[in-house]
Parts: sequence; structure tokens; C-alpha cells
Amino acid sequence: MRRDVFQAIADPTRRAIIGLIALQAMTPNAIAEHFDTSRQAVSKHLQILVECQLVKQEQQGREIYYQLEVAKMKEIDKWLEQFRKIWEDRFNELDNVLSNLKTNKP
Amino acid sequence: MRRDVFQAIADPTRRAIIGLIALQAMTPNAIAEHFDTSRQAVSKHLQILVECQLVKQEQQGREIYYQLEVAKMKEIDKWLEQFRKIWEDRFNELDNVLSNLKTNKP
DNA sequence: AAAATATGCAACCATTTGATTGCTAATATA
DNA sequence: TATATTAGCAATCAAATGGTTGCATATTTT
Repeated sequence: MRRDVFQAIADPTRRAIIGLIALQAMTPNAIAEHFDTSRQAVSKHLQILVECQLVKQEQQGREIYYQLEVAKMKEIDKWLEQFRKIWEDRFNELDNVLSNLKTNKP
Repeated sequence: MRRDVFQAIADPTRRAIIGLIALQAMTPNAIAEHFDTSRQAVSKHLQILVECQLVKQEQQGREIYYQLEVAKMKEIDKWLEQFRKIWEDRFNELDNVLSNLKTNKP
């Protein structure tokens, strides 16, 4: 049951939860109201998100607020970095092709 | 068996394959040599990657070269966009706190 | 033409995953 | 204090996942 960030965001419900609590922390019940699944199912998703530190809890009386750990999202960004370089290069190549076309115009 | 980009990158072997063929196209056999799993397992992963258009094939005789569809990686980047905004804001907040500390110095 | 090589496809299997149901513990409210 | 609300935990289940083995097909190479 090893979890990482990529596993965590693989599930669409989990991505939706992340999007939901990104701006403000919410309780499991409040979150579950936004979905068709049961509260327990949502709770399980939250557990997974906490497990891989994408989300943190904050107890407040009997309620527990779940909040996105935005910094953790950077891990994904970091992995993407290597490819971003490539896709930018591809665009530069395209630019070169285009400008060559222009230059070679009679 | 609906596949999306996020599902695709959830598996560590698949991420490794993506990293491997990012710079130059490779055949299944060549790719499989880099891993402990069987050729068939790798082939299955490639199939999934093709299915969600993260990778494209190019037949060359009896060999098939698999190449990363870098543009498709942007889909992930696009999803991250909304959070990038948030985490930059958080940093700005921190900046404000810091500069306030400075300003309020005697 | 025969043998070797590269690859895909299908069947099968153990494990993981996502969801449900029922229960317990703790806090708030009447 | 009795009741309602919030939330975690455990057991269970169907479906998906990642892997293996065996076989078929197509292209090279000898």
C-alpha cells in the first residue's frame, strides 16, 4: 500500500476533491455532498490524499477540516520539468522552420 | 477500460518508459531491456500509453518505434495551472509578511 | 526455403482498488 | 442527561490492474 502523488491524482474523484479544497478547507461531509458516492468512499479518498501528504487535516471540535498541501503539487510540476524543456524545444524548431520558409521566399 | 493521461502516469514503470523514450524513439525490445519485467509486460504498458495518446507508434520494417507525444504531456501541465496560481500566491503572501516585518522595524 | 527475430494477442492469475454496509467513538445540542 | 451529528474503522465484494505463459504473424537473415 505504498502511495505516491501520481497514484493519488490518478483517480478522477480524488482530482475533483483536490480542486474543491484547493481554495478553502472543508469537512468530509461537506466534500461528500459534492459527489454521488458515499461519505465513506470520500473519506477513503481523503485518507489516501493524507497518506501521500497532498492534503492535511486540522481538527476543530468534532469537525476535521481537510486542506490542500499546495506545495506537494509541485512534485508533479517538478517531474514535468524535464518534458517542458523538450516541448519548448519542439516549438523552437517549428519557429525555425517557419522563419526559414519566410527567408527562402523569393 | 477508459484511460486518461493521469491513469497513464500513475504507474512508475510507465513513467520510466516515458522518460526513456522522451528524447528518442525506441522499440519494445530495446525498452524492455531497461526493466526487470518481461517484454510482454512492457508491451502492455506501451499499449496503454498509446491508448491515451501519450505515445505514438511508427512502423519501420518489422520493428515498431515508440515515441513520446510530448504535446500530450501538456494536459497534465494544464491541470496543474490552477494550482500553480495558488502556490505562487502563497509565496507572495509570504513575501508580504516578510516585507511588513522589515517595514515595521524601528 | 528455413531459421531467427520482433511483435502482438489471448487466456489466466494474484493483488490492488474503489465502493458499500455496519459499527464505534467523540463532540455538540436539546 | 438523552439525542443528534461528525467522523473513523473493519469486513466484504466486484472490478480493474499488472504480470506471466503460450501461441500466431510478419519481416529479416542465412
